Amino acid sequence: MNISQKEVAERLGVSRGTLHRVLVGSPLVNARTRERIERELEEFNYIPNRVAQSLKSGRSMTIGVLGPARIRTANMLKVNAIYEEAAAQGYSVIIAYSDGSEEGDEHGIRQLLSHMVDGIIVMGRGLCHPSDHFKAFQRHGKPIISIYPVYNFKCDCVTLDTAAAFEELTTYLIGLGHQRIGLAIFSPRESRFVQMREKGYCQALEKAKIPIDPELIVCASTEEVSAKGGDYVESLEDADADYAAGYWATEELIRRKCGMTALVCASDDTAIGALCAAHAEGLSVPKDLAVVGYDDSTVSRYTIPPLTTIQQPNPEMGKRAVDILISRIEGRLTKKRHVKEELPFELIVRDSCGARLKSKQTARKSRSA
Amino acid sequence: MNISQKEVAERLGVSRGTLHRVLVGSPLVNARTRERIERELEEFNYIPNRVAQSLKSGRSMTIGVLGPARIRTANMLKVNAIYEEAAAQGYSVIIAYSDGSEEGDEHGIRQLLSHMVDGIIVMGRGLCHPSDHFKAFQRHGKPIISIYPVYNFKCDCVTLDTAAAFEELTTYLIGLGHQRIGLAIFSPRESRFVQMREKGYCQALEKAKIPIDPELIVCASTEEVSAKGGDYVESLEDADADYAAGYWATEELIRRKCGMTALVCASDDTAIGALCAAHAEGLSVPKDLAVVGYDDSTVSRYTIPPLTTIQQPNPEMGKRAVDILISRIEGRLTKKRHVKEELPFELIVRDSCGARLKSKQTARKSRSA
DNA sequence: GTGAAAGCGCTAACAG
DNA sequence: CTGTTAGCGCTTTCAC
Repeated sequence: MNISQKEVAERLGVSRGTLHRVLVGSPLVNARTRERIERELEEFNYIPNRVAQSLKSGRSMTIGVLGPARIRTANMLKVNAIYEEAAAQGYSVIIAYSDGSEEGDEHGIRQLLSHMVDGIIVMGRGLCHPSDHFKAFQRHGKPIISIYPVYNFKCDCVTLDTAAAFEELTTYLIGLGHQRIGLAIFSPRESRFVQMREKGYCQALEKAKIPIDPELIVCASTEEVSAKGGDYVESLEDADADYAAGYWATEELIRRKCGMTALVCASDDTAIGALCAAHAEGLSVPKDLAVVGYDDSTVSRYTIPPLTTIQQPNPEMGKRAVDILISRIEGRLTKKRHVKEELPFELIVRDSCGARLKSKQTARKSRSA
Repeated sequence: MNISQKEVAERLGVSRGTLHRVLVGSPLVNARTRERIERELEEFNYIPNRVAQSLKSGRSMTIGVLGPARIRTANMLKVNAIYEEAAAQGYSVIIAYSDGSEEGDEHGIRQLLSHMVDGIIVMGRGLCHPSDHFKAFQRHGKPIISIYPVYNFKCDCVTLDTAAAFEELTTYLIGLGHQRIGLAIFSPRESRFVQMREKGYCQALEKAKIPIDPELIVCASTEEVSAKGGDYVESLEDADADYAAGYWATEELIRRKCGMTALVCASDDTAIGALCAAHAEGLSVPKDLAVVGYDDSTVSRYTIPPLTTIQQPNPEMGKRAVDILISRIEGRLTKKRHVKEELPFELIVRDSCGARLKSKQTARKSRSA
């Protein structure tokens, strides 16, 4: 074990109280004593034991990330930002995954509670169907913040307006002259994440007075994709799901021969699957088919062709979530009403719609409450 | 705060000792008392406080991941597996990042020590230039395991034989008739990770009696890639580095006009950059240029064309690292000699070399010590 | 200014 | 079989 405060105090010939005051920078200590202690302290390489601190203070300076069973670049970018911001503010991060099921959530939250985390950031879809365990956590007086929109649960929230983003993507395609625009999404369709995408897509069409044709919408389900198999869809592990779904949905849309000239994909990863399928079906992107994605995926500028997409400020989202959470933890944010912060997104135009502009065409949307 | 053992005991009208014995399943308790306690316990939703347990026992049932400043899919797959296996064995995971610098390592290790972690998994390049902080950690009697090969530091280690993998990739290309094979790697060239790649590449050439031509090797440095700029290399953030380096290196190799017909890339992400560059330079893959990658990147089967690559068993690596680490922690692994476990890799043949085989051609290599 | 001591929640050793 | 108690390392109150 590490050397303890007590032992250091003994070796230094001072009381634990005095040593402690030096360590926390209290002014109530003789200047000469302080100086001597600070000088000699170096030798010991003393590391304060946070576990004991936590037990004493009831606060662990630790935040929990309950999150993402699904492995995606966007999540990774958020987790990294969460760690960095937490570290900058003196907090540690402990992770717990949940598949979003009742049991998964319960297990994750119990684990985090047992570590006395001061608050948690929910990254997954958990809060879509919030179990009582989240409420129980809040009843302990500890804050929860979600990085996705939350509808039937009260907590702080950092999101972006997915529907608006998909409306913008679709409107962009309409502006390029497309009328038969496909939508490749994947199950579960009841998920808000999927519904927001479909909603934005439909809104854009409605505003442009283009009829919504169900033939142009494919929602790939895990079962269908698995059953389909095929060259690229070898497995539908979590990590593959987006790609495989995009591949399968696009293949299906092309085979329907419904005159589709453009395709809105649920994510960049989905779009990558779409590009692959289009290629396999002998379609050239963007000549025969315009494709847009959605995310801040780093690959998206190295696909063939590079993807037009919406940039999600993933690191910003992680950072803001930590900021707000810690504000709550430290009582700096006392207002009763929960924070709903919507971050801006940006349309990044690259080559996948055949309309490469030299300067980025940007559109910002920001709202806070 | 959570309800404590003490409070539960009081409300149940038993002593803390008895309650504790029930909780840990000790036989030294009256059957009827036990039954009553177990029944009534449900009501309280009691969650044992690990913080207090840790303080008492000197063990926190927590493992630290000191890891990867560089955001890559492969790392994410490992972290996920680490979490899952740790959870399965009753351990929690706390993360700390380090950029691999002396200060970064020190900060990360101190943070983990302050949380009394029972051991750490090093994922980054930290142990390439091991700072004393790692040794100090070991001196506390706590084990370290690395997921990358470690050369000048003694600890357990789960790796795969990168040099052998690159030799195999190169040999595969030679077998297809290629003689002018390029190598796209990136700085720092002194890094073992890079050296192993170059070594494997050279070994294959030597065995085939093909001269090694420095013209065919490009090691992209951050400075060069940044200076170059260009359409795709907008920034060289960590997340982009592999792609950008691959793009830049390939562009450079093509412009050298040295008769290159095949290209070995440092990673799948590098290969994606290479595919993009080849496309931009008007080369068709695999007709004009065969490309191979290295990793277990999920995208690699959705690139155009799908990549021939080496599959790293990332989840396996994470899982084994946890297994070995916990064995050490729990004293089940007492042998003095450090474990060097080499996991098997597999050549996955897809379309990027023009030699698609219907059945996977596999090559396994495994060694343990 | 400094030291002594109580107690956070838990476990384990010991006394009854 | 059950209850009591000391102490893990720290912070904080209170007494000197």
